[in-house]
Amino acid sequence: MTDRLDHVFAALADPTRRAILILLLEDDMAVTDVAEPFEMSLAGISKHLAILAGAGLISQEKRGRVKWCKLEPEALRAASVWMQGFGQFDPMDYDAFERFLAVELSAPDAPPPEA
Amino acid sequence: MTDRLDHVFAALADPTRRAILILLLEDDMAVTDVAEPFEMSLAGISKHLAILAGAGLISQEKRGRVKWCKLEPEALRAASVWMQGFGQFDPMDYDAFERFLAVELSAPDAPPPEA
DNA sequence: GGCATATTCAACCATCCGGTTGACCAATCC
DNA sequence: GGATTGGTCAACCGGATGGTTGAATATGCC
Repeated sequence: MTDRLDHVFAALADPTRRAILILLLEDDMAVTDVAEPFEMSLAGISKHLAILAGAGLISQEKRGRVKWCKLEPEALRAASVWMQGFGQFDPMDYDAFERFLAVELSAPDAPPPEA
Repeated sequence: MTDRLDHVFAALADPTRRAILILLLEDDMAVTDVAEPFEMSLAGISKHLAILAGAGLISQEKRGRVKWCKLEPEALRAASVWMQGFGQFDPMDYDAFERFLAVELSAPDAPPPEA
């Protein structure tokens, strides 16, 4: 259990991986398509995806020669619950999330999907 | 901004540091007292505390020769908001948090305060 | 002043991490 | 069958991490 938290938080600690999760918010994607907006080798992205999958944050299914990546938001549940125990802030601040997403999407390490 | 998230998530990725945060939920503590329940050198704990402080998750104030550590739950806000964007689960599941805390407190890497 | 307590610093070590490149395997197309 | 495309594996590199020990720096007590 704490192991799972270790992996989830460690996976989230990297901006590239968070950017990948944001990409996958929009739709399921093939590995190559996930890699496209990043200035990084395919192998590098492949590693990041393996880490995300190891944390349960995404699932990967191979159909034909294409491996599809799918967001698994439920994996964030335990971590989110853990964190919320420490704060008395509003349980769901959509406004703050929108603002944050806007920044994240325009940040250099989180290029927009069609960059 | 993404930097801050990097640091918060990275800080949370270590079970010792999460255990420290749980200790500090109860009360402010001196460095030596934080270290007491862990089977780790004082210097090791001191390093962990520096990382937590660097992420803004705790603050440290020196009064006399003791340095008091205080939980700063607000630092989790941005991270929590980030995470909640990915899940549609209940915004605040106190029940799940209680259950989780019970496990965390009895886990070998998170010895209870009076162990 | 002199000793004990609280905490950090500095050096060191083993391991992990993020990234690269080049070879490799698997599926598809013609 | 042969070339192309999708993706991973293996080896390597530099730098960060998590931990240790031993010395150093305060501060407080008598």
